[in-house]
This record gives sequence, structure tokens and C-alpha cells, in this order.
Amino acid sequence: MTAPAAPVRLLLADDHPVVRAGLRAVLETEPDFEIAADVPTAEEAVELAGRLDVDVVLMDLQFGGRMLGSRATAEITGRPGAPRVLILTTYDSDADILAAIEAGATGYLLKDAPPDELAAAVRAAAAGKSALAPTVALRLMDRMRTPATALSRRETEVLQLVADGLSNAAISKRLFLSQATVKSHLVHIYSKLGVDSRTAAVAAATAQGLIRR
Amino acid sequence: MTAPAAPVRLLLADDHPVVRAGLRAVLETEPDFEIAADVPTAEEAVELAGRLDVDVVLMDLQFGGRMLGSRATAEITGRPGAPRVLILTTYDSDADILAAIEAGATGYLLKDAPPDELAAAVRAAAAGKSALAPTVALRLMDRMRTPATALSRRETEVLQLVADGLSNAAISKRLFLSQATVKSHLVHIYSKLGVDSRTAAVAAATAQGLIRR
DNA sequence: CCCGCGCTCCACCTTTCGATTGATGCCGGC
DNA sequence: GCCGGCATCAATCGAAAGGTGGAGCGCGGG
Repeated sequence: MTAPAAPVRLLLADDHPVVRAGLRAVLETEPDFEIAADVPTAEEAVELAGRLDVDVVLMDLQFGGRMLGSRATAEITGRPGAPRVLILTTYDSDADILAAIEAGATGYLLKDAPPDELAAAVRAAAAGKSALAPTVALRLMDRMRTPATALSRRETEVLQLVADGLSNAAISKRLFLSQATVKSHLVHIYSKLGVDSRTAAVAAATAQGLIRR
Repeated sequence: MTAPAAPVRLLLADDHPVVRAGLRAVLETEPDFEIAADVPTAEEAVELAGRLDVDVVLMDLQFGGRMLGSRATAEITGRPGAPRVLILTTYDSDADILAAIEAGATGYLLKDAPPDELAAAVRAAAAGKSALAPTVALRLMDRMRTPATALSRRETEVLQLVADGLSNAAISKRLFLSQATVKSHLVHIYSKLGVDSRTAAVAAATAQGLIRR
């Protein structure tokens, strides 16, 4: 309140012009924030995060469907002396959250957050503290309580094809497997997800963000 | 450019504070626009649209999951001397678009639209002209070309339960039907969607935005 | 007034799926 | 080195789901 601390330098990355403008408008009213730049692509975010000497990067996860926000996060946080990355996205899909945190994100916020919560999260991130939206935190707790929710790569692959509407026969051809193997994977998937049919598995996996839609 | 026309009075309705701020920031730079108010709920939009004498309402369709943006649109446009309603939403789901247009929306834009496109759409709407984002227009064209993509209410209901992972038996109990009826609906659904299994039907319907996820 | 469509239901038959059990090779950690 | 998880495949059996061909009822438009 009294001593004017060094301003927090921010980089905004979001492909929606309206959201960028909104973040600018909201965050510029905070006297201790300084917006170094805003960019519409993850690539530019990676580049400028290194060049501009920012403290916190506010990053969307969905860039025009190309979804490399988590990779961009990994690249930014992987460098020495890297800024903190705050994920700011519309949806709270489990897989997204996990991916972002694994990629080294400091926090995860939803875009419907009120301005003061947003500012608080940015300050927390700048101080190196983790900041999770309540909804997100709850989801993570859920995740911890349910241990069997981790599908293997192959299982995810099979389930994705199921979600695309393929039959076991079609999946076996696509993946060069026997139908027995596909069935075997499905049995394991069902038991991990606690369901007993392909459609229920797709519903559960979609709800938990384990597969894309 | 020369004669200062009467300003276009706007009402913004979106549950995301950041988006509201962004729209304000983007639209306030247009000298012929005047933002009468911005509100976070569909209910307030309905109320203020009548009281404030605005020309154009910019409305989100998804309000915190409660999804009554289209109903709000219908209520606003149903009154005499009503303002034009421009839908401004994140996703381009077919069902949403159709519902909005049926509700009397003048245009349908995606939130990733650049500011100038947005301003142009608002001016078009104010002049009573329809404004559709190119992506949306394309989808509508697709819809026109494919005639059999309209599921009946009951069929949609059944398919939604299928997508939720229920078996035919479970669906029949839920809807107080015989399994024969459920199967019958499914057969019709398959033929309309051009598929031959429940999972494929869910995939197709999801891709076309016929059911919610 | 009748036709079409949406909604409901029935029977029969085929195919697919799911449940169970069991087996093999591979890899990584304790 | 052994154990556990992953990926692969096999056989069998009962249960769902899909395919076919009807049929009756109500409602709204030509």
C-alpha cells in the first residue's frame, strides 16, 4: 500500500481480440501492473516471453482449435529465469488442467472470473504462489480421490475412436489389431472409468476431458 | 464521415466480466456507438432492453450454463419496437444458431471476430440488415444442403440420453416407453444421420451440434 | 377429408458387444 | 531378478443392440 513495489510486467496471449482488449482494460486499472504486450498466437507468446522480460504470462489454452497452449507453456517455463505462466481459459476440462500444470503453469483461471480475483491471481503468480480458481481446485481434489482415472496412451487412442463412432471391427483395422485386443482395451477402460458400455465410457471420458470432441 | 448521424445505442449482455470490458473497449472507440449499459445476465438484458431504448443488443448465448440466451432473445424481439439482437458467442453449434435465428436474432457472430468485423456487424444490425459471420453462414448453407438433419424433439431427447451413456433399457424407463419405441426412434435417427450405430450417431450429432455435451 | 408425419408399440432374426478366463512378450522399478 | 503394468491375442457364451417389416393413433395442412 505504501512503498511502490516494482510493477508486475504482463504478457497477454489470447486469440480473441475482444478478450485481449478486455484483459487490457481490466488489468490496466491496477496501478502496479504493466502490460508489456498482447499477442494472438501461442508462438508469439513463446517468442516474446523470452525477449520482453515479463513477470507473468496470461495464456489461453485454446488457440483457434490448434490447442498448443500447453506446449507453449512448457516451452516458456522450461527456460531458465522464465516468467510464471497463468492459464486463463474458458473451460475447465480435467485433461486440460492436468496438461497445463504438468507443463509448468503456476495457476489456472476461468475466464468468467471477476476482475479482482483475476488481479489477485496475477499478484499471487508474480510472487511465485500458485493460484487456482475454486472450481478448478475442486476438480483437482476429485481427481486425487479417484485413482483409476488414468488411461494408458493406447487405451485413450482406442476410446477416441470409439467416440468417433467406429465399431470394434473398424477400430481393429485402423490400429492394425485383432478385435480381441480392442475388446481387451475396452474392458480395461470400462473398469477404470466405472462404466459398462462404450457409450457410457465416451460420456464419462468426455465429462472428465480425457478425450477430445 | 461528414454528417454526424444519430449514435447507435448498445446494450451488452455477457456473463464474463472480461468479455464485457473487452467489448466496451473495442466498441467505445467507434465514435458513432454509444454503450447504454452492460449486464451479466440474460434477465437483466431483457429488462433493460425495454427500458433503455437501445438500438442493438449484443448478447451471449451461454449464460453460466443456464442457456437462456435464446429465450431472452425471443422475449426481447417479441415486443413492438424492439431493438435488434446480435448474438455474440464462442461456439458455432448448429442447434444454437438455429435456435437464435428462430428467436429473432438479427445476426450471429463468433467472439474471435476482429474488431472491425464486429463494428460492421453492429452497424448492419442497426440498419436492420442481417449479419452473419462467414463461418456461421457456411454452416447454414451446409444445413440447407442436407435436408434430413432435422431430428424431431423426441428423437433428440432419446439421442441425448444415448450420448449420456444410457442403455436402451435405461432410456425406456427414463422416458416411460417400451424398448421397442426406443429402438424405433434410434432407427429413424440412424437413417437421418446416415449412420448405423449409437456411438456413430452421437459422434455425428455432436459434430453438428444437435445435442449438448 | 385424407395424407403425411411424429410418436408409440410388436415380433423375429442377425450381428455386435461385453463378460470371463487365460496366455504371451516387453519394459521399467524395487 | 522378479513383479506389475501395458499391449497383444484367443475362445466362449449370454446379453444388448441393430435390421426388417409392420401397425395404430393423433394432429395439422393441402
